[in-house]
Amino acid sequence: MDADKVFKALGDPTRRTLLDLLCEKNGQTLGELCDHLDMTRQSATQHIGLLEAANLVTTVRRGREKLHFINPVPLHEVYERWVRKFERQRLSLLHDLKKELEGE
Amino acid sequence: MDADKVFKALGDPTRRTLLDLLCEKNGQTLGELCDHLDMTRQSATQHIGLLEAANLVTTVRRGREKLHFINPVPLHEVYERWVRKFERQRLSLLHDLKKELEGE
DNA sequence: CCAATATGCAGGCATTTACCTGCATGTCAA
DNA sequence: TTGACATGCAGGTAAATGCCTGCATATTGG
Repeated sequence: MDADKVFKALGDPTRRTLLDLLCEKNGQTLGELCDHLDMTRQSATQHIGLLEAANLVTTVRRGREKLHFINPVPLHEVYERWVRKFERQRLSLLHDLKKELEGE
Repeated sequence: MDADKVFKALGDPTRRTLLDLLCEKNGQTLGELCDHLDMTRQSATQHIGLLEAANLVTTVRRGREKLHFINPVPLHEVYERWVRKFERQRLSLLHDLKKELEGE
């Protein structure tokens, strides 16, 4: 997994909206997705390109259409690497801060 | 939670490194953190500013020092909102794609 | 007090990003 | 076949980002 690509891809509201749209209805065409976005098709294409580069979305061509599918695997890897790590120490981390605020 | 600030904050390798550094040793000063980064103190300060804005890091002043603490809560909220949602549908999402690749 | 230390603030610059317009290509259906 | 439809590709611009230098402020220890 390229963590940087995944995080950068997630760091834009339009691209997160695209993932939400695909979560509601997987396999949508480019045109369908654009109908829900307030920008030109070309701009949306660029966003999707980043999602593909991050491997968060996979596309399949069907005739003149391009179908889009979510790939949940990178998100899971982000969770394993970034969320669980801090989650595991959640209480102790807050404990450190509390102690400091109390003056040692 | 401001999802956009959190994702934008996570979308930079320097800032993820900072979180890792704080996970190894919570409550470090600005100077300590800078020792591990290949950039000026001023640049690091800007990165930390974004982490604070995203509420991923909390700071406490102690004399002339500034101590930094991780706040794991936003990360957990990211997980709840963005990872679990897709995780829950993981199998069915892949199923959709498989069906499409097989030609319906 | 005063020099060393730790951090804050302002501005400048190069790169990246996000958006656009204009045009090209490929596919379907009558 | 041909017009309508779905998408691809190539720039161009304004704003955001990341990094820097230079200087200001505040705290501590001798």
